[in-house]
This record gives sequence, C-alpha cells and structure tokens, in this order.
Amino acid sequence: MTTIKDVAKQAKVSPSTVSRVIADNSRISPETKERVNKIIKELNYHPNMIARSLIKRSSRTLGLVLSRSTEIAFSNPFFPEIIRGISAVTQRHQYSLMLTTTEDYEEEARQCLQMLEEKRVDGVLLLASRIKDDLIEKLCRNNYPFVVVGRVPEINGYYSVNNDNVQAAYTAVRHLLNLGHRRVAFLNGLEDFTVCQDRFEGYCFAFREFGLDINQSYIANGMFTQEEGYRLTNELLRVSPSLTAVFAVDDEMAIGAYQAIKEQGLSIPDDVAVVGFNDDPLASVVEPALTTVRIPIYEMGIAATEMLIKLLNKEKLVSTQRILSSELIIRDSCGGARSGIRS
Amino acid sequence: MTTIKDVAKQAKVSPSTVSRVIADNSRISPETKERVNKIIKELNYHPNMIARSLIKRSSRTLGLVLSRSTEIAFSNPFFPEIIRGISAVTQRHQYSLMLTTTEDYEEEARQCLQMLEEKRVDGVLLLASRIKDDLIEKLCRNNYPFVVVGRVPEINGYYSVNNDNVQAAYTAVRHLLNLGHRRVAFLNGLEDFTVCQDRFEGYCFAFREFGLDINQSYIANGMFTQEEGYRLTNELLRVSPSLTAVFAVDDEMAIGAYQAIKEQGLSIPDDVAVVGFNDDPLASVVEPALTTVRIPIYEMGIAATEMLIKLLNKEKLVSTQRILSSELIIRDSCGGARSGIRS
DNA sequence: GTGAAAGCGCTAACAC
DNA sequence: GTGTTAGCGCTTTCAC
Repeated sequence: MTTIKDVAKQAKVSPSTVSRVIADNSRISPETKERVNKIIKELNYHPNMIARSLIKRSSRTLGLVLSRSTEIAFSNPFFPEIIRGISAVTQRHQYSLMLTTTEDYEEEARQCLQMLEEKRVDGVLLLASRIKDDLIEKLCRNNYPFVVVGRVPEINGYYSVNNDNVQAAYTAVRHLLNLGHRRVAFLNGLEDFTVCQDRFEGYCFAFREFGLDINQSYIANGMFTQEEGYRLTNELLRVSPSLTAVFAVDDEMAIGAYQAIKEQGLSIPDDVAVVGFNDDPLASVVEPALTTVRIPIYEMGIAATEMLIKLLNKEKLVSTQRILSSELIIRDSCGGARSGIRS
Repeated sequence: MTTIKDVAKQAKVSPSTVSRVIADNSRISPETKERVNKIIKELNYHPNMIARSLIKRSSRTLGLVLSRSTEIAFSNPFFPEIIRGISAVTQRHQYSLMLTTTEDYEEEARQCLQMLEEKRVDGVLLLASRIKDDLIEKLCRNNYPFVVVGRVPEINGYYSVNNDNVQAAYTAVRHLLNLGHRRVAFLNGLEDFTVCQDRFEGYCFAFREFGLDINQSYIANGMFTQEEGYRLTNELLRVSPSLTAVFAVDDEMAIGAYQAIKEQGLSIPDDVAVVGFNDDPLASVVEPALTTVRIPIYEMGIAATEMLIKLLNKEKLVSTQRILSSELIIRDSCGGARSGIRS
C-alpha cells in the first residue's frame, strides 16, 4: 500500500508538501506540483480517507436508515427514487452514503444513534413517518445534524423536507367534488402515520370548502396494502352502498378498491370513481388507468440532502422546512379527459 | 467529545486498559472491567470507529454500487429486496454498508474503484449484468475483495452468487410445451445482459428436449420495459399470427405483451398463453394473473454478503459460486390450476 | 493484570 | 514555497 510518505520520498519533498499538492494549495510552486502529481500517478497513490477523516474530524459520510415499516408504508417507487436523489447530491459534494435497513423502529433508532456516536457519519437523513418519535428528540438533545423527510408533529425546530400532503389530498378530493361526487369515501392508512393525518386533513378541507359535512362511516383505516384496500372497500360499500367515489391514501389500496368495486359488479368510473396517491407504476397499468397524485420523490431526496450538507457546512439556511408540491395526474378512473393539474 | 483518554482518566487506568475492556480482553480483572464499564456508561462514551479503522486497517464497511441500468434491468422488487438481504448480513457481522448509485457504467466503475482505493470499504458487492466488464478485470488485477451477484462471462475465478436462470427459463418454457404449446415466442431483453443470454439458453434447452427447432422469427430483443414488450409483441404477432404462447424475460415486458395481445382481440390464456419472469408485484395484479418465475432476491443478497465477509476474514470458502434456485409461480395466464413447481 | 510507548496515514500550525 | 513537528483517537507490542 502506498502512503503519502512513499510519494514524498519519491518526489523528494516532505509529506506536507504532498498533502498541499493534493489539496491544491495555492502557494506551492508549479514545478513541485507537477513533479508530485507525476509521482502520485506513477505510484497510483490514493489518499486514505480514514486517516483524513480522523484528523478532519469528519467522515464526509451521511447516514440513511430505512425501517421496514417506512418501506411498506410507501412501498414501491419511494425507496429507490429517494436514494437516487440522495446519492446524486452526496456525490456532487464528495460525500459518501451509509445505509442501513432495519425491521423495526427500536432497531432503527439504535442504529441511527450508533452511526452518529461512533462518528461513522456526520449527519443523518430520516425518513420519518410515525407520529411519536423519540429518536428525533434524542438527536435534537445531542445536537446531531439531521434532516427529516416527512413531518413529525409535536416537535419543532428540526430541518425537514416534505411534500404538500394536505394540499395534494385537498386537490384530489376537490377534483372528485368538482365532478359532482358527494359521497366520497376515504381509504386511509394507519392513523399513526403523519402522511395519513395530513391527507385526511386535505380531504376535510375540500369537504369544508364545498360546505359538506364529513361522514364518519365514509372513513376507513388500515395498512397500506392491496389486500387491506380490498377488505376496507368491501366494508365501506356494504355500509354505504350509495358511495360514488373512493379516495385512497395510497395506490396499492386503490388497486384493492378496484377489485372490491369490480366484484360488486360496479363500473369504474361510471358507478364509482377512484383516486389514488403516489403514482405507483401500477397506476398506469390497471384498468381503467388510475387518477393519482405524483410526489416528487427524487427531488425530495435532493432537497433533503442539500439541506443536510448545508447544515454540516454551517451555512445559513433560508428556512428550516421545505415543502415540495405534487401533481394530480388525471387518468381514466374518474371519467373526464386526461390532463395535469398543479396542486 | 469523550475519548478513550477521558474514560481512562476517570477510571484511573491507562487508555490501553480501557481498550482491553472494550475488546473484552480475557486477562483484565473483573473489578477493573466493571469500574471501566461504569465510567463508559456514565460518560456515554462510544469508540471512534474512524480511529479504530485506521489502526486496524479495515473500515469494516462493504460497498455497493448500483448503476441505473441495473435498476432498470431488474426494475422493481430487485433493488430494495437485495439491499434488505445485504443489510441483514452486514449488521449481523457488525459491518456497515456504503452505497452509491450511478447513472452510467463508467461512473459505476470509477466510484467502485475509488471506494476501494481510498480505503472507505474493505470489499464490494457488484450487481453485474453486462457481458463485457473491465471493472471486474481491474478488481481482480488489484486483488480487491469482491463478490458478484450475477454472472460475468469470459472471466473466471471470481466469487459470485446467481440464480438459476438457465434452469428457471427451461422450467418455464417446458411448462408451456407441456401444455401443448409449440409456437412459443421469446420476448428477450438486450443481448448484452447475461441474464438474457442465460434465459435464452433455457428456452433453447426446453425446445431441444422436446425435439423442436428454434424458430428465429419467434425471438425478439428489446429493453426491459412495458412499452418495448408491447411493441415487440405486436411485431411478433404480425410476423407470426399463429403464435400460441409468449415467454417474456421480464414481467414488465410480459405486461406489455398483455396489452398487444388484448388489442388484437385475442384472449389470454385461451388464444395466447404468457409466462413472465421476476414475479413483479404487478404479476399478481394484472388480469389474468401472470404465471412467472420468482427469484430469491433477498436470499441472494444474504448469500453474496456472507461470501464477501468470509473472503475478508480469509475463511475458506466451499466454492467460488453459489446458484440459488427459483420457483415457477403458476397463476392464470397459461390456463390450468395454480400451484408451485420447483425448478 | 496493567501501563508506557509507538504508530496507523494524514493534516495543519508554526517555523524559516 | 517548503519542512518540521505535533497530534487526530485508537490498538498493540513489550515490559513489569
């Protein structure tokens, strides 16, 4: 293994000079620079990042902890897309990305703290979804740099990136109300996910705007799965056979609703309109193609990572929170022509 | 920041003793051990992994480089699943995982080498798919530890984990031949992916076993996308309207085939049977539910990571290659009853 | 059983 | 401009 000393010896300079050449220090003579660079190439020398990290007190690495529940929650496109965004920015800023996946929340918190305590990472990105989150409290208490993708209620002052869940759900439901629907069911996820709270709020906003009351028997909660969507829709249709539309908090659930609606001999969109959320690849494949909300996942990854890196550089941030807007993708599941409406 | 010296001072021992306590060294007195551990807890001390890595000459970190093309190639379930498997093993062995995603192959190779050269990682996991691969040659030449998920032709002596693509495709096509189909088209991916080569080989094996000739006009190549599946199937049906079955190298392509077949007014499975590959979540959702091959992705991640860690520990490996078997999931796209047949 | 000392590979004052 | 020196936080001989 070649070290900086080997290069120094060969180039007949001191290690510090080599170090300066690598750092592209201005007050090094062009001749030395050239000679050293030549030797570096010859010896195929690469600085040892571990050693550099030790002295710089920074690993130049960001941590990302994915818990299984988050994965399930957002299922398909979310996971690879956000990583792509995160990775793009880490690379641009010469950071590395350290990843762990965990099966449960306890483990997630443990691993996240460990990465920080052991100085493996300079800061972490959190895909937060749950209502209660003592990990975040702990991170705050220890002054660990972190950025949350999502929203954590009852905690303030943390940096975060999120999409406009309330607004997007409002737009989606308004779309249904505008088409004349009044008996609109809401197929919601589990209540302790903030996305579910927020999307429910959007649903309520739209109803309020139209001067309509919320009918509790139109609301159902369950897991973000197709099976659950199927089961809940069957139940909703049993209790309220006169429903004319279903708004699902997730496309997987919407697909489950499709099954249930079709099994009842009802037609989509003629008898029951459906709107989903997330723009899962499935959405354009099912028949009729599903009207849904597209979330800028890649961009959220970008934004969150940029925020974290600025934080680490002690740069001033314009705001502690960024909300990215999503887009209602109108397809065939509500009738009407296709188009895109900005929410 | 608390260091080992702080702990040593507080516990009135030397840093080396603290180090020994942490390493659970046998010849340290129980009393000292207890006292030191108490101080460690009190001060909330955590060893700095960077410093440890430096002296141990090991980052205890594995690298994973995902290129965009790989992602596209295997699309959906592959990416999160294999990471889940990899992550499970890295955690079990107290390793970390460093991840980068890249848009192209050049970049992939560059980043992979860099991680190794800069000693950020002790070894890398490669999701290899392409026929020509000079990255792997380079890794071999430099004696960098690595394990390939997939197969790289024309290179030997590297460690790898793969699924039984030839066997699985053979089983899938034999299933069609057993059902009486003789004019079976093969919707293949791009020829420079080894998976495509291997699955094509399986297709040929099955034909040979049945004493049938390969009809070149039944073979089509394209990208692993739904659109391409649609386009190619239209073409195949135009040239050979008498086709009775389509075997697709990927479920996305199979879904594209569905569209084309249905548009021709043909019924699945009555007029044309379809078999896919990968058991994409889509497969169970489309109508009729798609018969496809399920690949043990999670297990491949597990196996590859275990192999790499053994390699790093200089443990003897039983073999340089592990082939995991996949399973034909029989659904409704070929007619007949549902069941699982081990390939 | 424990401590002292050396050093992993690098950077950054501080000299000159 | 460049070299000398010290030291990042840890482990590991080698003493005793």
